[in-house]
Amino acid sequence: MRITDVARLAGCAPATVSRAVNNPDKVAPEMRSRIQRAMLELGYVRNHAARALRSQRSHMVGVLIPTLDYALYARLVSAAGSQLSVAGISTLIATFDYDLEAELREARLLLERGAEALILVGDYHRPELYGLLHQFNVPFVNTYTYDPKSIYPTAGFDNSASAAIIAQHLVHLGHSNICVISGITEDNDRTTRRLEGIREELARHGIPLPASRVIESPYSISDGKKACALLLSRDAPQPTAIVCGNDVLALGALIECSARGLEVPGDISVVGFDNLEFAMHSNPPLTTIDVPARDMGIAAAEFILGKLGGDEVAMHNSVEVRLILRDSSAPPRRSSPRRDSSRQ
Amino acid sequence: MRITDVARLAGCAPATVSRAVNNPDKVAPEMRSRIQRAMLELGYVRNHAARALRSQRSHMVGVLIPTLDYALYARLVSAAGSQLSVAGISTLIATFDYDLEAELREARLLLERGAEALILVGDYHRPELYGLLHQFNVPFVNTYTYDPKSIYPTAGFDNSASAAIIAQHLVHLGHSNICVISGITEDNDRTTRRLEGIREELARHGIPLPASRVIESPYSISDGKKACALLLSRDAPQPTAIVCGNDVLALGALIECSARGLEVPGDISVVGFDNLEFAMHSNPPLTTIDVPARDMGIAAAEFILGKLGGDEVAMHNSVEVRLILRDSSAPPRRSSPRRDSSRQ
DNA sequence: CACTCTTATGAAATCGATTTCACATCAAAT
DNA sequence: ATTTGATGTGAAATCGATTTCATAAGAGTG
Repeated sequence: MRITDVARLAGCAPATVSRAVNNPDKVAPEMRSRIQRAMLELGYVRNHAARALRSQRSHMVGVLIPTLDYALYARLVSAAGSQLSVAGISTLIATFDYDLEAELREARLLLERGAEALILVGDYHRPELYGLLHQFNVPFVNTYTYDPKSIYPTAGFDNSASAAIIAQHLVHLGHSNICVISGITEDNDRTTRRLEGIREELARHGIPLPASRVIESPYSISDGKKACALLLSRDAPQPTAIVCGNDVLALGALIECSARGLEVPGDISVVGFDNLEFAMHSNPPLTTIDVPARDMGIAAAEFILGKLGGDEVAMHNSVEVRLILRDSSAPPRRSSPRRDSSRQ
Repeated sequence: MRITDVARLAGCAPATVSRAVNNPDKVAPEMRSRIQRAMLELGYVRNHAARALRSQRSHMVGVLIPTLDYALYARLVSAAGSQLSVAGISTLIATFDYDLEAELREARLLLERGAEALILVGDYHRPELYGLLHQFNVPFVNTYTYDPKSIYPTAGFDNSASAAIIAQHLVHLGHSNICVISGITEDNDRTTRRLEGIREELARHGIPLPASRVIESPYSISDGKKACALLLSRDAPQPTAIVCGNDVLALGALIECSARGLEVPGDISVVGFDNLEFAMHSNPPLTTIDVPARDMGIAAAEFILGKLGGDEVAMHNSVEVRLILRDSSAPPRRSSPRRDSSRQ
């Protein structure tokens, strides 16, 4: 079932069928409907490979994410995909499980498959990846980060500043004995910057954050529990607040606290990051930072579409993160010393 | 950077380069390494469109799921994708938001893009979709369902039987005053069959399930709460057990019960379906059915790979679902009447 | 040693839609 | 009435890798 079959049935040249499909207004209405009828009758479906080969446009965009098992990444992908799809662009998804070497390999495959653009997560990538992108002259955007000073386009938010907001919230409540459960920071700019943002904000208020107060943990409720348990069994005054790198870890911490008979926020405050669905339903509801993953996906898609369309588009797009105040954070029970110099 | 450039540099014909890439053992070792060097030096990346056009193999498989926003679908996709990727096959993902017309449209696009096979969810599809699949002679598999009697391949589990298991569990505990919070059943064989399974199992024990005892609800914690509230404020004896179509709804129900001062499982039992991560951490931990989404993804991928490889493969593959007993289910507080005939 | 068979390679055809260029027609403008 | 321009269509070249077919060289056999 080729285009020539349609042309024969419609009594015209293949070129005209092609035009009828891709530039309908370049074809006389009568001929157009004749062609449409022929296509319908034959059940014609165009061959994308041939189209891509000749026109040098694949109409496919690659999305390269660490994992689909993380709700916000899935949501970002989903939003970007819908947005691209209305422009007739399909989405090729590849995951690399936080392994930057794998990311590079997958990127190469995506480009080989003809991805016209790439949507990435974060700005930590192998230099070779940036090289490839340059060599292929393929537009791309780093999502989940926003940095107007970066030479690479970004669509997201400032992880450091956002984490600082929630740290500041705790400091303003009067906390100074603060611990952190961070996501794994290796090869991950999001977790790295969040931790930095917390550290800097605390430092700004004269509160040091030695390594002994930070635990890096994989991403699961159980791991959050474990990390929290570790923190609470340190040989040091019990923290009055725990900052978690994401809501899943925070939920784990909440559960661990409750298991130990600690009241949140009475005995200890716990805050998260992401504002996942359960955050408003946890016990107590979680103070957190809302991350609009859907908006990021849309922003990324719009940027890519603009670039592909040859439009003038802003290099950097930010989405709004908001501090969501709920009941898991409160002032420390009794005015604790402004500084905790029991260590270091 | 075309194959002819590589050929020129390596001092051979394009055909030989092609062979070196696709059938290395058909090329003399010395020539092979010469070609490899040339490819590296030029940074050659093969053009997939040309390859697909000539060889009539796209090395792409389409995955058509309702949404990525549902953890188990995302996991299924992810597992299938990894499995396919080791066979050099890329994954094209399309979502249709539970709209079967949209599913049909997306399927057409996927086929146009050259998908060599399709992984679907459930067995409710537009007849035209089955027609397309037949017309294109494209292998496919219905996941999330298992039905050895189906003429279409399946990879999953029997939703009806699985739901019956958990209903039976409640009956065996002594419940007879049972209500159901189901997912939306329209156009959805999974939710439909689960509800059927529950209804049949109850009927087997002489317990009717009139419409007044069933609420269909969208998929969110808040919706689960609302549905539960509705059920509990019915003008009828309060149910001693609520069967939920999935864990998210069950979590909502748990929260609503607790908000109303009802003790679970003392006053009322609540059971879910899916065994999502939080199920073991909820308060109380949730009795549910474990759904091995990853296994389904792998099974689907293996089936497709087998089909594409021309192997003889089993039409139907089942994955094991298990009843996970936790603390959200228990015998009703006081022996309630074996039958509740207050209505219908 | 002649002959068959295998192996390595090259030349050229091919996949199917798009696109360039040319041409014909007809309307509008001078 | 002639020219200009716009519009609709067709013929043929093209995108880049694969694959078929042919051929040459070398290995094995009687």
